Amino acid sequence: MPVKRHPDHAPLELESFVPYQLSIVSNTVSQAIADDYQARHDLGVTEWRVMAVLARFDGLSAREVAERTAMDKVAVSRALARLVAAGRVRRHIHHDDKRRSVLGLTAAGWKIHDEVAPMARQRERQLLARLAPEEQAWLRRILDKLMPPEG
Amino acid sequence: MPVKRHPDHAPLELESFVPYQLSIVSNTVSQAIADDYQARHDLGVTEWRVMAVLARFDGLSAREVAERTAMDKVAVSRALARLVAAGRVRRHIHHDDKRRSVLGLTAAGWKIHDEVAPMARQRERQLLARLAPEEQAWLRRILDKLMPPEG
DNA sequence: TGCAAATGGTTTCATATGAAACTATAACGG
DNA sequence: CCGTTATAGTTTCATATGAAACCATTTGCA
Repeated sequence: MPVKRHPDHAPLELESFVPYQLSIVSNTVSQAIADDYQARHDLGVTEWRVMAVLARFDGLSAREVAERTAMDKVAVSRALARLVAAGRVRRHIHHDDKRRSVLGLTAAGWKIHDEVAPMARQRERQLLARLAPEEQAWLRRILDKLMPPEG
Repeated sequence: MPVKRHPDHAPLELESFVPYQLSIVSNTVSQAIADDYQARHDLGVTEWRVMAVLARFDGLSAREVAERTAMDKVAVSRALARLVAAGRVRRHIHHDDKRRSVLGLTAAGWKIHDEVAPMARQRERQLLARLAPEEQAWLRRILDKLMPPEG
C-alpha cells in the first residue's frame, strides 16, 4: 500500500507518460504474437522479422534486411545463420560483389510464413478491435507520423 | 535493391503493421531517453523505472514495484541491489512481515530523480511536438484504452 | 596500378535477461 | 501447535544481446 507522496519533487506519473505507455502496449502485443509461433515453430522474434521482409523483398542483402527490420547487423547475422541452418532461408553470394549475400525464403520458409503471417494479422486486428473505427484511423495516421524516417 | 514480389503469398507489410510500428516508435523514444541518463548517471532503464515509481510511492515493497513498473521480480531485485549499493535507494524490513522490503529514495536518489525526470518529460514533449494538438489528444486517449488493465 | 579507406558480414566478449530452483518467512487447516 | 502451502525476494543457469574487433572484398584516388 503506497504511503507518502512528494508533490514538491514532481515525480513522473509513469501510467500516463507516453513513452512508458508505448513500451507497455508494444511489449504486450509483440509478446502475444511471439507466443503464437515461438514454441510452435522454434522461431525467434528476430528470425520472424527477417522472414517477413524476405517474404516481401526477395534477394535482399543482409544489410538491407537490417535496414528494413530496424535490427542491427549482428542480430540479423545471427538470425540468418539459424534460418539458413534450418533450411528456411537460402543464401547465395552476389555474383558482382563477393561480400554480399543474396537472400530469400525457401519452400519451407514460405510454408512457415504462410502460417504465421495470418496469425500476426489476427493479433493486429484483436488489438485494433479495442478501439473505435475513428480511433483506429487516428492511430494509424499518428504512428505513420511518428515512425522515424527510414524506419 | 528489392527485386521480386510475392503477392500470392500475402506477405506482411511491416512498415504499416501496427505492432511493428509500435515497437519501432517505442524503442526509438525509450532509447533517446535512456541516452540522456545512462552514461551521465550510470543508471539502467530498469533502475530508472524503479526510481520513478519510488518517487511517486514511497514505502512500496519489491513486488509492488514490479507490478507498477510491469517488470518481473528478478529484474526488480537486481535493479534494487544496484540502487541500494549505489546509495540511491534505502531498503529496510517491514516490521510486521520480515520477508518484505520497505523501499524509498535516499537524498542522493532524489537528487538524480530531480535531474532525470525533467529530461524525460522534455523527450516526451519532443515526441508529441511532431503531432498536431488534436493528434496528441487522440494518442493519449488511444494509449489509455490500449494499456492492459493493471498495467 | 597499388594502397588506404569503406563496406558486408561474422566472431568475440562482456553484459542483460528470464525461467526455474532456492531460502526465508508467513498463513492456513486440521 | 504442527505440517502443508503460499508469498517475498535472491541466486543460478542458460540464452539473448550489442559494441567492438575482426576478416574478406571492394572502392576511391594518388
